[in-house]
Amino acid sequence: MQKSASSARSKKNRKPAQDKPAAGRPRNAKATQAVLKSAIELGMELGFDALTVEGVAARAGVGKATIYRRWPNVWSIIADAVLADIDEIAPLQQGATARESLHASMLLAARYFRGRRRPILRALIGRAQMDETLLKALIEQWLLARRAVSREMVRRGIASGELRANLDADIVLDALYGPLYHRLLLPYSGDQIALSDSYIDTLVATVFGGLERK
Amino acid sequence: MQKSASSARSKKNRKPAQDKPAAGRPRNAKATQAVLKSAIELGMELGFDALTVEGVAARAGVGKATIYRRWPNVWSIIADAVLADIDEIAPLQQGATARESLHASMLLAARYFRGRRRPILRALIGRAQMDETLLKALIEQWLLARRAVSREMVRRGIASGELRANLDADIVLDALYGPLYHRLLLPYSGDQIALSDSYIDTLVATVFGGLERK
Amino acid sequence: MQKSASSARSKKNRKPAQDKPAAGRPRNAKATQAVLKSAIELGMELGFDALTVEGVAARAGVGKATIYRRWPNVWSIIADAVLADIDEIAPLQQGATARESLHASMLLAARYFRGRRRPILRALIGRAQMDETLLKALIEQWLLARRAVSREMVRRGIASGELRANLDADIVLDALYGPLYHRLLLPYSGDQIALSDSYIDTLVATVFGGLERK
Amino acid sequence: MQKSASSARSKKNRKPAQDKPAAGRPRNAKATQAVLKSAIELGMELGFDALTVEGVAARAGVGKATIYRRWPNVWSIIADAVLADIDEIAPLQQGATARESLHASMLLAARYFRGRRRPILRALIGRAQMDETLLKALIEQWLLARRAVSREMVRRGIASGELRANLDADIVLDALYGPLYHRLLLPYSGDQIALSDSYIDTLVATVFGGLERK
DNA sequence: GTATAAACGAGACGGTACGTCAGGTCTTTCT
DNA sequence: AGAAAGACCTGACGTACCGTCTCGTTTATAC
Repeated sequence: MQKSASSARSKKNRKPAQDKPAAGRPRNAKATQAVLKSAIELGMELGFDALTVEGVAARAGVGKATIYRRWPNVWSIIADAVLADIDEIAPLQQGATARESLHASMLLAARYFRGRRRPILRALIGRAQMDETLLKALIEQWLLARRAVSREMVRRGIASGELRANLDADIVLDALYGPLYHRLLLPYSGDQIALSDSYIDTLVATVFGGLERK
Repeated sequence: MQKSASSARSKKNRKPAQDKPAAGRPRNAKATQAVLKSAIELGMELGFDALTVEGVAARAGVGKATIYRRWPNVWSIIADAVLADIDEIAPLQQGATARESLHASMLLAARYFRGRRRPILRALIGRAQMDETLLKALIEQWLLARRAVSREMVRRGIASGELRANLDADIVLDALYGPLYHRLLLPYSGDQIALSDSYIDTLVATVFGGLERK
Repeated sequence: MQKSASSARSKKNRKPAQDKPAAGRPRNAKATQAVLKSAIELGMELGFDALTVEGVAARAGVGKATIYRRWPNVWSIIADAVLADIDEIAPLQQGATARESLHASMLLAARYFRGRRRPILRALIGRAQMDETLLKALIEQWLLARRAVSREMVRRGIASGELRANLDADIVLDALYGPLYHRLLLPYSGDQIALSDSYIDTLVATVFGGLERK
Repeated sequence: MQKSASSARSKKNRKPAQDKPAAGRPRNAKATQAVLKSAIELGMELGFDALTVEGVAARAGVGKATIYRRWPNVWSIIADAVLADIDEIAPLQQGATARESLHASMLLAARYFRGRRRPILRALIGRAQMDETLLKALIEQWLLARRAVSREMVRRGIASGELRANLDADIVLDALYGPLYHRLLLPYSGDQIALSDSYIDTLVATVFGGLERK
């Protein structure tokens, strides 16, 4: 992680300006990592609603001020921890056709959505509903970063004649990814079947093929 | 509202048993209504993350115990308040065809999603990501209640030959409604255009028509 | 108990006026007794600082209003319960001389002070330090009632020539009984020896014998 | 006050160990003093039964936690406040004879008992009847501290031949001080005459002079 | 090599809200 | 009309965290 993942963090940070190494004792990278790790662990263990700055500080063996020096609240810690390895988690795939690219990318996303980190992502999106700063960070650093690439897939599919010409790329992506978020956040049919590989297969086939009888 | 909307509430409630009027002073319906109203108002004014039992009690002119006697926490108040008038908000529409029924229903849902109550619904779904009881209530009383009817629309469309025979009703509905929840919770393109009537129109046309060139 | 022991109670009580049997359902004497008993029991079991109207009502199987109809607060229940059998507990004794009378009476008082009801009496006098009404009841119904008789003992001792002529009866009684209350309320030397019969014997001998060498 | 007056307090206190300055921000002595002062003031104004931690905190301009960090309950604040200046209030006097020493000491004690702080002392002894910890603190830090010195006065009186040889010092002191506590806690004859200087004079004369005719 | 500067762990600070309990009152139904 | 039941509003309890603020100490650059 080169730059801060959460924009919320930036205000607290000193400006490194022109590589000037800044006077005084430098921040302890070990402490930073310990906080990120502890926050995720505590959230997973106790539930993210039970997450407190005090608890994270204690688990990380760090003073509260050390946390507040870096982040304005617990949720920006979580945001940082998650969005740090943003590219490694569910990376977008490029295939021969738009359908193949999107299908492969969606399979990876679904695996992430039903995997170990599922509670973190749910909590983060959930919390973002009451936290504009967090919402902004999620949209910009997670969603729009992926959209930029995905939209290109759709556009290439249109250009190549694979897809219908009058499609709105965002609506296409909404139709494909919307169901994933829907099932992530409102898992109405029991978690086991939801977001399985075959669910994605059927979903892609359905959306690409349309609903009406030909 | 005949019965309690939130299942979270049920534990607290005395059982009315067999129409036996229960000993002691009956609960004050006025107080109940004042709390529901105050909770929604305070949430809208201060933000739902700033909602406190104490604040709601004060605004409603009610003791805290009166609230705790009915609900286990603030969120179940909100859940009750919202899910009470569940049928009035965005009621499902029946048209001549499945497409017309779903289209009309989605337009109403989208209007609700972008309307005055939008912050309430967002907060409720958001909070549900860290509150299993609330999630269960939302799924059962909101989502599945609607799904039962919507699935029937799809099935009738299949039976009448309007829709393709091998469709999974839930996947169809995910493809249609998923985008709405997606845009509600992760409004990536500015709120103004999102969930507009024309967005729904295009979405319905896209999903019903499929993506691939015929 | 014919008459109300605690004056605190009198305000709440209906006036029987002229033996008129009062309209409506008569008060349940069983309930009254159950409350008195329960209050004492609960005080002894949990400590008198943990005594609550609610607890007493529950233990007595009685509604709170039934208690408030009779007493203004928990302490007046205790006062009533204790002062009811005031004459039976540590009754004053009449002997041949003032010394014998007082000695015998003090022995009984000391036994009461170190007996089973010791915590009740301590709590009552303790509470009276912050409750003027209770203090007044204790002084009038307990202390002054005894003083009237005790003073007469001293006076007879003076009249008979047994005691010095210039004594103030109250000061004599203070010198005799003061130590008992002192040890009851500030038991500084461990409870075992304090207020024993031999303590009383020595105390009486000391005070009566005078301190200075003849 | 070098050491904590109330033993109740000791558990909460961090051990200063061997002059080790203890990690973290040190406790604010100003806050401590403000609390002690406010507690006494509020008790005097509203009555000590109306004393609450919340009220004291508010008056002292202090958070509740700041109080609970130092004392376990309101009464230990009062105990600390009173027992702090224990030696200044009613100090024991040394005279030429035992009688003079005790007489002078009792006059000071009586003045204290009927003075401005009278309600505090009454409340404290009263509360101690239902609070073992407080009782222990009062006995050890107030009563026994004084007794140690007073007993020596009596012993010297016996050694010098001023007093009879077979006297029990504690019983002598009970006979002298018992009446003071009796009148403090059960002021049966109106507060005006009680504990006046002339009451003490007569009391001392009576007890010292003996009661029976020579 | 000695300032100066900032970060560090610790923990106290003034607050807010929690969820509970009890106070004393009021409102039911039943006796 | 009294009684048991239990809801009502009020207000305090003791706890947990908030975000800020000293402490004394450590670890850097700058003089």
